[in-house]
Amino acid sequence: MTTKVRTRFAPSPTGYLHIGGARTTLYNWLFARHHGGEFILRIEDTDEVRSTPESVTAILDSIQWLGLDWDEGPVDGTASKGPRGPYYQMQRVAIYREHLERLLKDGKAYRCYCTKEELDEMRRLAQLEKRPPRYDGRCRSLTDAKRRELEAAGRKPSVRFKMPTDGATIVDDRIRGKVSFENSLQQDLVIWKTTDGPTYNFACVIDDHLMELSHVIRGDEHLSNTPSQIQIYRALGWEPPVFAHLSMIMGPDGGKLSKRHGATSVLEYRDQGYLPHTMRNYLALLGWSTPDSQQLFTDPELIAKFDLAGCQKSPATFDTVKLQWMNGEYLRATSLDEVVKLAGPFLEKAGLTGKPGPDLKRTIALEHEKFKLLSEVPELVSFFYERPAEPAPKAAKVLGAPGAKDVLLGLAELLKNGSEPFEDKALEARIRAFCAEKGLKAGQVFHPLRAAVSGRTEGPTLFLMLEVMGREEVLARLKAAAERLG
RNA sequence: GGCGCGUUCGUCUAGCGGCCUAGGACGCUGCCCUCUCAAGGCAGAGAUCACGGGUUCAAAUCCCGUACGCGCCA
Repeated sequence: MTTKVRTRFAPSPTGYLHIGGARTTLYNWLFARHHGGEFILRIEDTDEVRSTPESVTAILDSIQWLGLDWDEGPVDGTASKGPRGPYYQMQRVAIYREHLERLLKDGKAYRCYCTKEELDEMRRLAQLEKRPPRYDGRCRSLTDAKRRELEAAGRKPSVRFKMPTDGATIVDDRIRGKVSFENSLQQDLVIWKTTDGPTYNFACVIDDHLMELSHVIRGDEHLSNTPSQIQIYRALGWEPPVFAHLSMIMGPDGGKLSKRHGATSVLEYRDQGYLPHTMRNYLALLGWSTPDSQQLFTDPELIAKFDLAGCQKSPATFDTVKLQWMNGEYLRATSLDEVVKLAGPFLEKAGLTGKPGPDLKRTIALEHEKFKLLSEVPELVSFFYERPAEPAPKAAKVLGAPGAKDVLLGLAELLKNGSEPFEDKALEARIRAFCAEKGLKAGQVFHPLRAAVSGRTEGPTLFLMLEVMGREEVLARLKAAAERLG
């Protein structure tokens, strides 16, 4: 077995790339990279009503943001690159039709003239008689005369694939093992619609074969369709690829992950300030693991260690809390310069970029160890750039303590001298001396000082914060706070 | 309704017949560090392995049912 590993992700551009799709993309990508193979992207846009160019863009943007590159596939909304293209299904309809004709000619598919009403009736009766509601194959053996008659009556046919009526089709799934389906229980699948186009299951088979995919790694929801697809491969004289069906991703309530549970679109995670690396690592672990339960992976590690054997059969619940923890881990591991750069758009959005005040790099440095999301950054550093109009409730309480006003005035007096260095260590020494001199405990001074200067009870380490803020601003805020106390 | 898949701490999971008095991670609790909040360090609580039958000297691990959840077809 020396066939080259080729995997794909084949989204329908009918919305954003959601978390489940992102994970499928990641697994396909990891598997291809692990084996030194190729990863292909294909756009399944045969649903003309629901497919939109905006969705194509959103999906490509999402995959790019995740840091997953494809070797063949679309380059923009319409064009593709790669030797097995085009990679937009709507541009491949002639290919599908060609194969349809072949099946028809070989007697492996047939035209079905049943109307929607007739099919509904068939289903109703079956249900009434407690039989499985499936197509009964009545058009399988129409005579030419009958066919001409129906067509003369204006009936537009669909085309159905002739499923074998006995035996079983085995799906040898790399994750779930051998799964057997009775052929007699499968129905003759529609492969060509009355509206003159291929159905999903038909186009998919043809593309996966012509694009020379070695492995089809996709969501669990496709497992039930796989026996039909395997039969189509055989009818066309092709060898099916290796299949691997991934378990689904659930919401916290056990239902399918949906908007109700929060963000489902990959781009929303980007906009909340998650790092692509976090998403790769977290999503990798949602349904896959190594025997030692390793949690944090570099990208090369992920590629080196990823395998289908480590994939979970049971569904996994998406856990935002763990995602956030992981993002915090990676944010801390990111250089300050990089974090400042990444926080840029968030600061911009909060209107903090142009404001006078300390260098952003210095203020962000004070909080770098703390935040889990880039979107938290503006809130954490904003008080450096905007004097708090009112202290936060907790801070107000601290400032309201007896003697607080005197402490503030005393500090203002102490820090007034411009010849003393306004620097972390020196400030700490002087203020501690001030405490001793006044017979106050450190906390009685530190807490009001923090509250007066920042308007908050939590924040950066005190003296470094003062240094970064600068003497003038600190004094102004001390005075303002003291005045506010009346 | 039929078919298929699944079921180990709250969550992600390790486990593939004896090493399991079920391991790790997130979260949670407590302690330490400490000028606050985090981060970090340490300790701890937390799973009768869905349930019921088998097989076996021995089962979370194999087999059969049941329940529940999910998917596909309609």
